[in-house]
Amino acid sequence: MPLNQENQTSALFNKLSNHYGKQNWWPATTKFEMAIGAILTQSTNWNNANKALANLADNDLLSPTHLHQISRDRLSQIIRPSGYYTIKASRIKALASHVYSSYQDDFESYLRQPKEALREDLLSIKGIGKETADAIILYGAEEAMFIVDEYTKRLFSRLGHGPLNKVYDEWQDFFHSTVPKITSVYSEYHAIIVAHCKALCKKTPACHTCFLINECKTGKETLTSC
DNA sequence: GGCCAGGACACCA
DNA sequence: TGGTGTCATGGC
Repeated sequence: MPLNQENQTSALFNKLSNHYGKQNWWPATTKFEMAIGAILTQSTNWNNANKALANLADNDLLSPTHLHQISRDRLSQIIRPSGYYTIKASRIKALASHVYSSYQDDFESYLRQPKEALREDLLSIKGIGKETADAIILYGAEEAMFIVDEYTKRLFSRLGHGPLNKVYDEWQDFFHSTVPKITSVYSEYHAIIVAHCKALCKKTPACHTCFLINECKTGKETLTSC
């Protein structure tokens, strides 16, 4: 008997989860660091973003106050390893100044808004798009908000699931209606999709364009083998 | 030396 | 609404 969409997405999650194990995202010591990391990793390898985060920590800059006060030029040099450093410096300062203006350094209070209001507020900040806002809500505010990235759309499209278009909100609605709204499940699901795609890409470049679970002909570490 | 990475935005048709 | 160019470093 064929599985319905809800069961298919759950089945895929279980399959990936069993294969890759618990991911425990997001790697950060504070929620504010998590949010800054979300900007630094935009279209960037996490390793590079992490170097920029380390530089920020070394300069005691991981607080809204300090990032609000530092000049954009100085900040851009500190986060240089992350790439796109001038535009990211503007985005980080925009977030820090926005939070600082109402909450000073109490970022956790800022995150305690109702999640829909928080999302709308985050999206009003220049440089924070839907994916970054949802990452902050899921991993920072710890509210069940599914993150839709390019990997997710490509993987599910290739498997014949999800909307036929690339509209973010439609994809998010698809996951919200097929995956139980549990923060820990959404957290792991997103992390595991990334882990899966990175693992396939690393071992088998050919899989970079297919991302198929059962059609990875050249990779040794496919889900069909486990 | 080329390709890619845990996006967002401005601009144009 | 959808497609394209731009922003840039570091690892493989």
